[in-house]
Amino acid sequence: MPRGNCKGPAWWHGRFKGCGYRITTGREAILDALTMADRHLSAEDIYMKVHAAYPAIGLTTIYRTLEILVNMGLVFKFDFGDGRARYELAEGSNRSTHHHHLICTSCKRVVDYTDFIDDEIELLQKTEKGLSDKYNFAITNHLIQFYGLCGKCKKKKQ
Amino acid sequence: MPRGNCKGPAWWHGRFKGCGYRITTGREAILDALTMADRHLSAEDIYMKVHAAYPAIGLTTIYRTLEILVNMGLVFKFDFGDGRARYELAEGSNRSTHHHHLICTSCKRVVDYTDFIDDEIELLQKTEKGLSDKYNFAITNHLIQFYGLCGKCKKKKQ
DNA sequence: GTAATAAATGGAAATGATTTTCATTAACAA
DNA sequence: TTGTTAATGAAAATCATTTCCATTTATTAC
Repeated sequence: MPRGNCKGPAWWHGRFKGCGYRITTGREAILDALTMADRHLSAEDIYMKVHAAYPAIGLTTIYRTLEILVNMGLVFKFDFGDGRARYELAEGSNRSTHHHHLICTSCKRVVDYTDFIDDEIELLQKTEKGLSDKYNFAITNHLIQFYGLCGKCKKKKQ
Repeated sequence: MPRGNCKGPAWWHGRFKGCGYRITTGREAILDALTMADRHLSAEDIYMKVHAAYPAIGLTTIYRTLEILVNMGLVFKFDFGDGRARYELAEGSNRSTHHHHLICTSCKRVVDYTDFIDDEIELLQKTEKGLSDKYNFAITNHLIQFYGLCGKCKKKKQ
């Protein structure tokens, strides 16, 4: 068995402790669920995944942990317009690559795209610099989403 | 008194009727409130404004009308992360100019900026074209927001 | 104009995601 | 091992938004 499979302390343990938070079974399980998933998950999605491995977990803990993770910048929180938030691990934390979202306003389907990202990022960084200077903001993050009708919903509405 | 002040049917009447919707006192008042305001408003903001001029209005009507307006593309709906949606008239409908938002993640203050917009729009249009071709979406809209700490909140956290 | 029709309305109740409360449990520093 | 304090789960509370339904009103046909 390759040594890479030996489990050391997870990558996020350090940052967690550094912020004064404790490493708990629930938090391990939540981070695992987020790392495993390569898609955005709702709090309930995460609850169900974690519940399978660790049935004692409560939905409250999911929400509380997610709030911490979002504040630490380890997780991004999205609103796709269907009334429940979605969460995904910030890239750099795992194998997921930087992407933006394309959302169908009818069926709420979400496409993650990585095309054109490089140009977008370049422009965003320039803008970010300009904005933080002009408005005296410490900018930490950005959001780009496109909205429209997916193929199926286009057909339906014809 | 200049003739421009004479009230003809409002600019949106045609589109409303064209979609099979009726022109009602409540809807007039809601559109007025949105036109008057040059900032994003919550449903409750709009309710309070409209209520002053037309006390019979119900919050339900505000929500129902906003939904129609958003679906028609006359109004944009935003999520700034404080648990309530904000609405603003789509540009072109009134004197408001195209802008994006810069949001303080701590105090939720929102800055509308128009700087750098031209470059952003140009890139977005290129991206939009590429995305609609590749993913077979009819793209109708986009969203760009920057997040960070405003000057005041930066100081507080030091 | 008037009447007929169906859409629009308001108030109350329901919904549903998220938060709060609080008594109990568990992490971890000493 | 123990004491301190953060973390937890279950239940209750919150609160923006939706739904229900009986009533009103805009619009259309006459």
